Amino acid sequence: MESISSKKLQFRGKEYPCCASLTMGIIGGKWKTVILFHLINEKLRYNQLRKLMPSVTERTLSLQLKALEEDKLIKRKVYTTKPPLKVEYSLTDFGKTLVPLIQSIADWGDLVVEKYAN
Amino acid sequence: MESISSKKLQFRGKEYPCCASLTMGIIGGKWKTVILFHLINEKLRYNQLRKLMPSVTERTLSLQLKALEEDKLIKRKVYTTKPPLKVEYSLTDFGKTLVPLIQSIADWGDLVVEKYAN
DNA sequence: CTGTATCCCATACGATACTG
DNA sequence: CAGTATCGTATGGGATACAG
Repeated sequence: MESISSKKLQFRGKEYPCCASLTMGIIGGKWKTVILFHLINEKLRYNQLRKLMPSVTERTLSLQLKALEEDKLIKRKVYTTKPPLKVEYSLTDFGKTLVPLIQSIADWGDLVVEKYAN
Repeated sequence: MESISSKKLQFRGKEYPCCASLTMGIIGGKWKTVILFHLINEKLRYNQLRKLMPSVTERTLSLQLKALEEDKLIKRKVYTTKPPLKVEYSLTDFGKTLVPLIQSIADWGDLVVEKYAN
């Protein structure tokens, strides 16, 4: 019998006090869920993402993509055939396990806008 | 016909570029989902929350509770009958609309620990 | 018991210029 | 096209002491 839920959880070297905080540690922050949301249904190139997220800076987008890639949620494929560099980002199988959650996050946001917005 | 999803969303005075970022703006950060998670099934007092979250500081817990209260996700009830001050936090009806989402967030964290942890 | 007040720091994020 | 480099700022959050 476990007394209380004080077990520390670990993932990729980081410790979390709770399963909920582990998830937030991975998809938290201002942009990660937005990126994942846009990648649910299609692979996207760097500039396509920028157009879908006009308010993110190049630097931040780059950093967030790298972080998501490090956590194996997305994969980065480079097409080096011809000079105009082409890179496609898409969800990994692991990242796809997040799809229902990302969808729920987006849906709740929509709900709030519809029913509770000022 | 909407060209692209570039409509700005608003909630409580803040603007968000995407429904997913709106949700994250409200429940994001290191502790909010953890607090909400613990409040799913029971009202809890300040010190009970502290014991469930040993690694949060008093200041931070206080600030996050206040933020959640401002966003009307939780309510704070004070029992002033006798000197030992007693305060209970619980989900509002609006906060309860988040329960499935919080549960999904926690579940995905659990999944990761079970199947993908190092 | 339930918090506030101060102080401080790390990190996330933005702006802008520049590169392979 | 797909990023880096550099610099600056804002905010989230920790440590500790104290207050109603």
